[in-house]
Amino acid sequence: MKEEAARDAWQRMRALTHRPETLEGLRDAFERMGLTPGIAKALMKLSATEPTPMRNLAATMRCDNSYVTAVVDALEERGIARREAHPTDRRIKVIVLTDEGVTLWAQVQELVGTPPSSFAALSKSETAQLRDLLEKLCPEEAVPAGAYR
Amino acid sequence: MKEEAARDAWQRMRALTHRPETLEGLRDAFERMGLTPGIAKALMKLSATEPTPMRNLAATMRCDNSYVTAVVDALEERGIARREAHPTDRRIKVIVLTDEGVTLWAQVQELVGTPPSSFAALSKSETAQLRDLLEKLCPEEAVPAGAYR
DNA sequence: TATTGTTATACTCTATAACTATA
DNA sequence: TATAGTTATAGAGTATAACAATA
Repeated sequence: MKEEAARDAWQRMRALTHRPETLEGLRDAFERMGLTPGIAKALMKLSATEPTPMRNLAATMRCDNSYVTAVVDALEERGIARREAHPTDRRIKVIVLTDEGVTLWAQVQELVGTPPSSFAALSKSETAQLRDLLEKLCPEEAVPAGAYR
Repeated sequence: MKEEAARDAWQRMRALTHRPETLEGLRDAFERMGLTPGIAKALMKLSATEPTPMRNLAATMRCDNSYVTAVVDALEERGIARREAHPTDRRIKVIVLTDEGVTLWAQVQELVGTPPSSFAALSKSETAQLRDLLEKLCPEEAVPAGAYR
């Protein structure tokens, strides 16, 4: 039955992406880069090129504005980003990544984008098949910049 | 290239399982069942039939024993589980689900096992294909009872 | 002496409410 | 009056350290 296959697939997908090893490996890598999980998470939600209004980061992170204040404070202390004035609306502050921030951003994206070693179990054509199926399940526009945690 | 397809597949898989809608839908459902996220998470890690030593729950949840004490206190207050003595080792306390706990456990398993609506985009054979590929990526023994959060 | 669980305590994450500046 | 961000504060979640009972 289709329903049953879908449930099985979904559960394995969840198991794979939620594996403690995966999560802990990520956390350890962040630690080696000098990033706390909170900072790394925020960094993943930012664009490396587009200045992001604080408000937008709050929406993406699904948290309160007041928390974004604390997060951006940490980002600035760490030298990853800085606040800048919005060109037309002086109420708004935008977050801009520093050069170091851009470098770290790329490292983090690389890290979270790397599939677990069990992908070696798939042949080239199986991997392509899997990608095609997942593309149907999750079309391009639906992929957020960083889907961590 | 295989590497590239694997990265793409992995990123979509992560996007799918980490979607805010998915997570929030789950959280809301738990709330309707009168469960806090912490309680629901612990419940998912327990067996509906096997008494679980507190120590084991700590290992599964990857947290400290002292936190398990607090979690099981909450489980007991909510009438979901109770502590019982271990038959042979009197240092150990085991966690046993109550009848209500077993009912809730089944509801939670049903909930987290339900795939998102985008699975409707796959045909019956595509769904079976996906399941087979994921089975290679994540063999049976590797699937934990509850892979939430 | 080592292990299981508990207590007391403290730290991190995140939200709410009140406030300031700007629109 | 409504919106963006900040401050102060409080709550949840989780850890560390010291401890009691048992092995």
